[in-house]
Amino acid sequence: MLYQAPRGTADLLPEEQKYRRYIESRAVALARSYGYGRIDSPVFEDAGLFVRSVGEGTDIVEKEMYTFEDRGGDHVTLRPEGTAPVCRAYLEHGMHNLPQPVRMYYFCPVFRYERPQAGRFRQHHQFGVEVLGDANPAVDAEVIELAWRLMHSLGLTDIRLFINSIGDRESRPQYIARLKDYYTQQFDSICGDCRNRLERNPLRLLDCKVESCRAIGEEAPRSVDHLDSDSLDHWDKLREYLSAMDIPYEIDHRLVRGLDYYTRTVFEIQPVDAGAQSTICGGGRYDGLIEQLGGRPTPGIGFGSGLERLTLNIKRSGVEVADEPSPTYLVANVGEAARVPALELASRIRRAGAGAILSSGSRALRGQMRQANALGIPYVIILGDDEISRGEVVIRDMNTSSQEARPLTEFLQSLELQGA
RNA sequence: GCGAGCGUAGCCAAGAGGCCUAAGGCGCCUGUCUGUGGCACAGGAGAUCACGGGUUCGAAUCCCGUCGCUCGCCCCA
Repeated sequence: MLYQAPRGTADLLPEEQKYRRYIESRAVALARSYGYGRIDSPVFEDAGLFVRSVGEGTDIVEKEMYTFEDRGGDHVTLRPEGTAPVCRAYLEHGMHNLPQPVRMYYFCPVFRYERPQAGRFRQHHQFGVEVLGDANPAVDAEVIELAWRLMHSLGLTDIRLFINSIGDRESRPQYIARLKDYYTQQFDSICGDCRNRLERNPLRLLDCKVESCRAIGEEAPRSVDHLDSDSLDHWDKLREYLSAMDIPYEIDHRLVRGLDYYTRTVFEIQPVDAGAQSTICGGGRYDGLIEQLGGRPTPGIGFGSGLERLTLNIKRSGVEVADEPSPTYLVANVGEAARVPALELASRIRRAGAGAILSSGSRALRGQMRQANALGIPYVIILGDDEISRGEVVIRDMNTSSQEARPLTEFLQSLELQGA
């Protein structure tokens, strides 16, 4: 084979499209019902946008971005996440002049240079939402509710919601200092990775998977115990609101997430039978991000959800997803004289708004029928010498195996009536 | 970036140094059925055995490298 799809990428073949459409249609319906408008941003952006927002020390920026110099010498990056471009667009288009908050959703491809694995790709696709311009915890609750209901709408009910609060920019440094103190005391007991994390990314110490470190993490200072009064109030209200909406949440003190811009609320949704790449939805609040990108202080919150992982879980949990509908008609034709009339007929059916496949007349009628059957087409129109000379078509109902001859003009009229 | 396993037609696969000009099944095409699908039967097409190198008289089979996939770690959707 001369060429293959690049590592970590995949073709989404016609027979797989039904899952994508299923997810998209439900996500769109839900987002619209909450008043979200769709936004599409470019696949690549100025590299600096992501360095500033996601954070210099994060894995994403440090080793996973597709960054290159274009022919004009600009440094551009293939979008590694969905939030920063939406914030950039908010600023660029003066959306602070719109009624606040601004609610947006998106579908987009996302690129990260990672080692591929089940549920992890170098190009994947996300559905996401962002709410900009409202710091009220009711918005946090709304966004989490939307995520929660999306999963249920997709038939994913065996799932768990984890939440945490990692404080804001004022309270976090103090908390991190406490954390570092604690782990420094435990330095001899923690794994090598954690010793690195202690300097580079202390919050990540908490969700080390090594058994001995887990125990240490359980006893570690908790971010929710170090919130200032505003953040604490925010956290308390969020939990109150989630309870009021009957959304079952679990507090996970080790949930920190790997992007620097998060403040206060962070959350993830995972299937109960969690494998390695288990998170199907993750997000949080990012109240400092817009300001960091040069705007006025503007709060924001959102989440991203990976379509490939959603599809994986939909298949695994046995949710029935309907096949995409076949065209209603297949125009079978026999003999040279029928070629042009068949082509015309197929064309007129389509112009009347129905679906039609023009069968290759080079096959025997038997073969054409077989094709119609294999494609799941409900009606076959048969056009041969006899029909042409009589000005008729034979319409065969593939489900009942009955067929009748009708005048061509009558058939076309009935089609156009249905179309109108 | 680290560790492990795997790679035979579109798909699933037998095959463990010569009997491989590579079995079988699904799918595809054709015929039995001279203009009628789903079933059955018969036939056909489709594979430089992932790619490159090496060992050997001889390699799909053994060794090395590359690429890709899978699983775990890291991280994330």
